[in-house]
Amino acid sequence: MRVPTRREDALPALAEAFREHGFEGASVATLSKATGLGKGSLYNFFPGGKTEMMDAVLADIDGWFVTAIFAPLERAGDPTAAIRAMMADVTVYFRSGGRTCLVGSIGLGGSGDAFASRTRGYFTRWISALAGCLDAGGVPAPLAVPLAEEVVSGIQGAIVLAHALSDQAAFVRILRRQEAMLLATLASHVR
Amino acid sequence: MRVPTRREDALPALAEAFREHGFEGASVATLSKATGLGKGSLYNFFPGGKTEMMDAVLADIDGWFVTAIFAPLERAGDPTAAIRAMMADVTVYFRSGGRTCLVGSIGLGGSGDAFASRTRGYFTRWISALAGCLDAGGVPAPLAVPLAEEVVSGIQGAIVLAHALSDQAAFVRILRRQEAMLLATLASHVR
DNA sequence: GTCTATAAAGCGATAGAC
DNA sequence: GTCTATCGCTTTATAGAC
Repeated sequence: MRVPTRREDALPALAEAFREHGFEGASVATLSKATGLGKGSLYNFFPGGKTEMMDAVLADIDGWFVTAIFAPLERAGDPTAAIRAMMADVTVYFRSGGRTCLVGSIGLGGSGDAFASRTRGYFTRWISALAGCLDAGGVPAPLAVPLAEEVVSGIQGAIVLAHALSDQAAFVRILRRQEAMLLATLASHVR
Repeated sequence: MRVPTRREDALPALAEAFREHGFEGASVATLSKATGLGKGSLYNFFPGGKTEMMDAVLADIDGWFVTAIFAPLERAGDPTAAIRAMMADVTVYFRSGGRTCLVGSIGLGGSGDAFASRTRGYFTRWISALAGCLDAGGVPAPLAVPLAEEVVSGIQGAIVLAHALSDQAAFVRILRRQEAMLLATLASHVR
């Protein structure tokens, strides 16, 4: 969509601008250019200014993850297939590490406190969804939870490293190792 | 030191301010307060302004890691002890995930391009130092390199997760698992 | 609902007194 | 070498024309 006419249509462009410049680094002028909307229109859509824009972007991202990643894990008809799908979808979403995780970087940076509940919800749900999927596959919870925690954390680390080294192959290598470990753990706990 | 009189004495306070507010988010006024130095003194020490301050901070951090982390790994008299020491030192340095990795977050954020060579050097040397240590312990390079890559990446992920969840215990759990995996790999390749 | 013009504040950076 | 005062510019946010 060239020039958004609805608030939600502006979110992807806003997200990319925030990814590229960070929350403090992205000025309203930058966001105006990125969306094609004038400042007045932006403030019409987001009366709360930049903070509301970022909050809406994070909510949008969270919504996407819920439907595309978390819910399938929680259904968990076939845990092995669900984990394979998660890894594949995550690789596409983060463009093999070429794309930053806005939730993770906001959680790291200084502006994180304003969005702390969002980042917290995102990671806790991801970990519990993955742990639940492992549990459904026969992995006992005391093992499944730290394993899920390690993998979700590992994905964030892969993004940091791939971005720092401009090495998307590293991202793919790390996720492959994580996937292999998850599948091996599942295989050793077949009911 | 209450009020720094030498350029290098200002670096720790600058580093903490950059960690807390990010590069764009930390204004010169912020940095002046953080260091106790007036703007004039800051610009006297760092004529290049904020960019030079951040660059000096990153160089200082890199120097600390070289002497405290990388060099011991590269000496590698006792690989097992060296890896234990690395994990212990890293846990202290990052305060169990309560302290952010400035190199990693700068590498993620928008201002990363200006400091790309520093972040790249930091991670490549860490990975090669750790891989060399594993190699010295008998782990063949084709296995040691991706393993080192995974662990260095995993530490970054643990920082992201611990910070997002305000859960330092998660940081410790993840690093313990990484350490156990490294030591197990070493043990299975005793010469 | 969209834009331009503008207000008020804060920014990085500099000049000059001491 | 340190500070305060100040410059010029950009920032967020608003007001008002259309």
